[in-house]
Amino acid sequence: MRQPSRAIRPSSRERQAGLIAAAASLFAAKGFNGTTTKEIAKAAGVSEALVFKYFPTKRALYAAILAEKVTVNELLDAVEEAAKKRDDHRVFTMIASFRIRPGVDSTLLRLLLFSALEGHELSDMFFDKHHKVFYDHLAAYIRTRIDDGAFRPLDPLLTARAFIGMVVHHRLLHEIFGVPMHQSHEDTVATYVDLFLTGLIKKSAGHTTPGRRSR
Amino acid sequence: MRQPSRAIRPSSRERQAGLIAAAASLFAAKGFNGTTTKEIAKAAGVSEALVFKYFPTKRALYAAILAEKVTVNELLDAVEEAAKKRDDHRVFTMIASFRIRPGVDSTLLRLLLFSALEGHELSDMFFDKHHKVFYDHLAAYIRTRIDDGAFRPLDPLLTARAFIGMVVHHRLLHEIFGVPMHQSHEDTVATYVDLFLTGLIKKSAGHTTPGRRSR
DNA sequence: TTCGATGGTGAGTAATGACTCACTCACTTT
DNA sequence: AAAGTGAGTGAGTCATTACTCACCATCGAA
Repeated sequence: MRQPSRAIRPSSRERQAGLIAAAASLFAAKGFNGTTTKEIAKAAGVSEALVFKYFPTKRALYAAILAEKVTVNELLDAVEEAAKKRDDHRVFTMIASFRIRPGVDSTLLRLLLFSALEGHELSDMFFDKHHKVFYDHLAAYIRTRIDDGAFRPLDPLLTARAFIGMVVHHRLLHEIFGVPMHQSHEDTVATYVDLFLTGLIKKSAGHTTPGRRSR
Repeated sequence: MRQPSRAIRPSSRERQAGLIAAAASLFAAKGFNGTTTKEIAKAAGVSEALVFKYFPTKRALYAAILAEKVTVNELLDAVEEAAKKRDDHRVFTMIASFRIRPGVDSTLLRLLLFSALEGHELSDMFFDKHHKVFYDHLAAYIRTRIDDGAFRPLDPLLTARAFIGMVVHHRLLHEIFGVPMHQSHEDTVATYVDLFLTGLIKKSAGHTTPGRRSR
């Protein structure tokens, strides 16, 4: 009764993906409780009833979203590469850039926060896949650099978290709280890495920063 | 009909405060949309109707909470003190300790996040009073220390945010995501301050850290 | 042509949500 | 004693919500 037979009918998989996409952006924007199934259906361009054909409950749909959004590993290989060469600046820069890169769905961060705040059961898994990996990897690297004698002997996990913290906080500020950034992403990352590796205090006399930091 | 006349009746003000307290903890736990007025009434030990005698709408109650929770300044004077003496460690430690101190209502952080995520109108004000003050103050201090020639010439605001970021992220991790801390608050703060001021990289030979850091 | 599978819907339903209202206490004030 | 007043409530109202169900449409195979 809608359109006689204009558009081809999407397959089951496509519909499912469409629903997940629509729901994800709504949940990210307004939270689980703030989003109605009617809205989701409308955003996906189907009837509300169909939503329940694909997902038995609203929560199941939410769970499907969280379960789907788990893909990171492309980065970790690249980091491993730099890690082998003991290129500290590169390792830190890559991780920071990845976490900060502007293209990436800000919905992911919102979804993560909402799921944690609202205490969703899958929140932990979501957190593990999206954050824990980062600081676990970084902590491992820091540990080996301490063993190398290149880094000061601080708690590696705490140190890794501190670095990730700077970066994540930066995203939080401007994606959740709407604080404007007054520098480019690259400059921001460069400053963070520099700061973290060499500290704030000026060393006695002369130059300001050792080598690098050209860009 | 409840109790003949056992308990004395609280005054208007007390009731209001009680409702705000009850609602604050519920909103912090489950968000605005996740909390019902019935629950709030029950938590405050009154009928649902009374809630609406004191606050015309649920949102008004929410606004009252956010508007009430704005008190920080006790700290800033103390910081000013240390700032005059150019005691870097102390300035940073005080700010970090304040942000991290365990006693402080974890509801505040949750409330802040919820209000930002859910896009409440008062969220900005809440953010300004609870976070912006910190990094504005810290940025000002950093700027003067750069002018003193004691700190490297990095962007003060970015630098301040980086430091606050480490600390806030730490709270986030264990208050929102339930990550266990494996060190005391004091040690954590000490590590962060040390890290931030002197950096991660070990300076050529000999000792690990210049002076301080005894505790 | 029939048939069954697949993809889809309009019109519900029961529960719950925020919010209202007519009313009652208990305690002054006159 | 009469009247008033502020604190409080039980029992709604009405919209909305998650979810259901009986039914339609299209299509490839038998």
